[in-house]
Amino acid sequence: MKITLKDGCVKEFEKTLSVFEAASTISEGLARVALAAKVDGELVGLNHILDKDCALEILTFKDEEGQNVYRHTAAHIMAQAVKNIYPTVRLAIGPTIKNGFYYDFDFTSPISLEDFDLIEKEMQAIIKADLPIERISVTRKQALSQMKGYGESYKLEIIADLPENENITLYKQGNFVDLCRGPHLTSTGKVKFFKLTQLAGAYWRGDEKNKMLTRIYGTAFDKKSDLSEYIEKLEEAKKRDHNKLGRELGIFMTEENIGQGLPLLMPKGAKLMQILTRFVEDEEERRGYVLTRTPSMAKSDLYKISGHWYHYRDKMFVLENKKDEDLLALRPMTCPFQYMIYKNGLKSYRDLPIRYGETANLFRKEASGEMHGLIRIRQFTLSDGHLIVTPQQLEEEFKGCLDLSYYLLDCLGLKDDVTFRFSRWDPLDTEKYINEPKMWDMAEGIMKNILDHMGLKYKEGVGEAAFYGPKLDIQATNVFGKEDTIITIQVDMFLAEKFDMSYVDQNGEKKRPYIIHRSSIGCYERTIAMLIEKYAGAFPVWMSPTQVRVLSLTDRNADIAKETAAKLSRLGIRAEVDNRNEKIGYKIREAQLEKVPYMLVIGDKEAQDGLVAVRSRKDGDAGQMTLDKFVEKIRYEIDNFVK
RNA sequence: GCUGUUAUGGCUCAGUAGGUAGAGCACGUCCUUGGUAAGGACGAGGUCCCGGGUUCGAAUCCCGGUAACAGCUCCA
Repeated sequence: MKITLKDGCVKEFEKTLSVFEAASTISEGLARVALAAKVDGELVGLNHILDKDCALEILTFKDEEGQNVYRHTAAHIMAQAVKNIYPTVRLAIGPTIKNGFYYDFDFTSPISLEDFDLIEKEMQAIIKADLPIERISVTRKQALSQMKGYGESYKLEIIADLPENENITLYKQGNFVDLCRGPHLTSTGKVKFFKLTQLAGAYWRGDEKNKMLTRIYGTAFDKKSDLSEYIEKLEEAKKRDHNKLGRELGIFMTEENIGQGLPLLMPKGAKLMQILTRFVEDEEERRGYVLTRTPSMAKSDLYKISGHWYHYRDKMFVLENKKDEDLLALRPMTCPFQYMIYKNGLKSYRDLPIRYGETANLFRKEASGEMHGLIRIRQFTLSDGHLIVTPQQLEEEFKGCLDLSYYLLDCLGLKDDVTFRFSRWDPLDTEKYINEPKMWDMAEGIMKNILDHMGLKYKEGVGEAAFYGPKLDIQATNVFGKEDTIITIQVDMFLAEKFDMSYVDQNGEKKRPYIIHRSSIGCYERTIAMLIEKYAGAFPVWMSPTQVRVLSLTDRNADIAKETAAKLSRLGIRAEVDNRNEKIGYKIREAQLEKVPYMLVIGDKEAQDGLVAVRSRKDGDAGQMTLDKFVEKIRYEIDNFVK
């Protein structure tokens, strides 16, 4: 029997042997760290018997799949522990996720975080007992009767959904048996270090109509240091949480009388928004966009044309009205408003492409539990826009949109933190999507072509499209690892039709234009959230609400400090002065905590020599220089978007 | 919307078997004029989230809201 190893080397064996034995013959060291393997690309456990020629790859904790097997076993150990402590609990599912695992339980009475201690102790005991983990292949009937015997109703549902002819496997460790595809480690003692991290609710099968189960999250590592490092990293990441830091730094706040999902941007946050808005609008103008300014509300008639009224009315703020008055609603999007501007007057192919941009206030009645800091809110500011193009222009204009977003992300320093998702419709979801498969195929085909032409790396998201068309979503992840769309570029085949938009072509015929819905930098609030987390509040100089703070050393230097700040302001640098009667160390500490990029200290020495003592928040004391020299230095950073 | 946790001066938090509360920071006044991350003294500041109920008495116990946080679901 020939076994080809991952590195291409071939080993011959006379008899069949287990993966573990094969690993041992390769090296003892490898056998010690082996967790699972891939045989001809198929994931198997170490007890898997090799009985024919094959390609073998041994997986360790260094491999993502190795980690998954390890953590999946940890999940089973947790389920066993929970079942030992609470015998009436019913098991749902327990997969691995990025950096850990979870298991969903149906408890007869609720548990709390305080129960974690008990569960962890029981898990320790199971690990110490080093129970062998046995893989049992059974028929569907056997699986059903066994799970029925255990009263595991959720497992019965899972089995019922498995394909008729598929082999069903159970995994057994001690008194605990779970339905599972596997593979697993060979015994419970192989799991070394673990920790339960979170307790949360989750719907059975992710459907809100189903019962809410209790989900316990945990993670496991093969080295203690890696586990503590991971926990530490989580803690560190949480310190960057925009929702905490943004409030601490005075960027935004919320107030219960104002309402949920309605954050208030405080002076610093508002300044930041203004800086970003100007930056984006100016860049768009350079790229041929024209600005529109359209109302924040409209009659329901408008949303009826677009179809939003029927798809999303319950998510709209509809204004109460008296009889005989028009039914008004706050707008959840800008599209139809800009379409109406397009429709004002006849358009020729010579007019296209038209690129409309607008910094738009939008309103969406998100459900109460969905709000999150500045990331999900009920009133937000979108760098919105629509391009009306001919079919020939579609590809280039789409590229242009992506290029613009990419450029802006680059300037913001977020370019390397995003991923792309091609969001497609789900033909089975006729409720959400306009059910015209031909149009969808066409739109998605066009878009896929464009994406592939550009050589863009993306993943596909079925059922992630807008109801009227496919999207290219630019995704970013927050400090908790949760992914959100920050920017979206969409090809729309339907709305031009619904709004009867047209242009006159070379032959004098009326034609339907394509529409690109796009955001250049996304929703400003969300972008600000990402920036806070990216920079832990220490924004690059060009976007810092305050770029320079001038600190007087004594009252004698107050006037010149004030004058220096004024001079900087006149040069377009955002400067302020701190002339309080405090020691210089105190003023510096405060400026540092507020993450002001530059501090200029002015004492008698500087006043006499006509200099400023520069301190950067990053590198500390930078010595004395003339104000002109400093301006040159900071200008360079501002103009080049230095991070 | 669902599950869980939480709500005490501006902020971060402590506290009370049910008898109306405390620290640090911040703030104000005064002293101090100090050279690169906290100088000192004194002072003011609280409907203990809101509304009901139980009680002689509720910030504390019970019920109902509101808001914040984490997760689920949703996200044009």
